[in-house]
Amino acid sequence: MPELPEVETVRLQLLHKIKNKTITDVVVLHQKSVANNPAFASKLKQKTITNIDRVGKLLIISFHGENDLFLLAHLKMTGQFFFVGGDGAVIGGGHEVTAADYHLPHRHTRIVFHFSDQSTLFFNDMRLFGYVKIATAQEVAIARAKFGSEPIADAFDCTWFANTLKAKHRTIKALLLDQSFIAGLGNIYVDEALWRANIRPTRKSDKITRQEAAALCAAARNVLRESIAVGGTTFQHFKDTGGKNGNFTDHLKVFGQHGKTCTRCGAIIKKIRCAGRGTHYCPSCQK
DNA sequence: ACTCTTGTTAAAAC
DNA sequence: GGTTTTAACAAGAG
Repeated sequence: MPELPEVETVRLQLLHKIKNKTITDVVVLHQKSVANNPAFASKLKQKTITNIDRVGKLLIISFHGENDLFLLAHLKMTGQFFFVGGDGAVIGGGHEVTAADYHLPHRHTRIVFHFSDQSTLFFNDMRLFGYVKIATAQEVAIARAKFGSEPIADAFDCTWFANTLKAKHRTIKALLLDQSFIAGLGNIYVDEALWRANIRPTRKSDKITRQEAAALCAAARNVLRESIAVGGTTFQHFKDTGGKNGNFTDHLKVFGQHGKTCTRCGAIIKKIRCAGRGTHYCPSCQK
């Protein structure tokens, strides 16, 4: 389940691997993955990638000399970008692992981008919810406007955050999952942030004290930053652009830990359904 | 055969 | 209108 740290991991790797590269050919293996745009491939040929930006879990790719042509890419639940260098190596520099070892393209490969230096970028997506679609500048602006601010931003306003919690009447978990409120948290990091802040996911947001809100604000920021620093979390499907797992999985305190003991108080971690999602928390130290 | 998994959107219900 | 619930999407794991 790619959330902000996983998408940021992919963004940083793609910047390193495909920035300034020119697309020579695009093969679309599944039309739905490109929003059923029959002109997808032809519009991208001979375009050079200049930047890869991110807002929330959405990637925004821009091109040299093009001010009205962008790509919006969303991994949703099972989307992956996989890069193979011009020498056929996954890691590059004559590494012994090659594309053949990963059997690419495989049955879940939906789009293949070929670059002028013979390198290749694969977009794999088992469940077909993800997409890579062409967008105009206006469409990019509309997409950006749908996201709230990100907890990892230096300018994130914790006072505004606390005030908004007081003004809403939803469970804190539902609110934290709402991308138009704050961007980037998904099921894993919401549970982790709430554990860090000692807050139960089912609490109504207006009942959360200002002190708790401040702790939650810091917890959300810290858990995202710590995960980015180690390449994100692989729980089920996430792989980075070289096919590797994220390393934050070992740091999870509650997500997927039901039945195990809480590392803070020793109680047994519970799993319930909250905001329509599997939700993990410690019934003893989360109030 | 059946349930469960999730990011996002949309629709229906309160 | 705000909010909650449910369905939909899709494919696989158990």
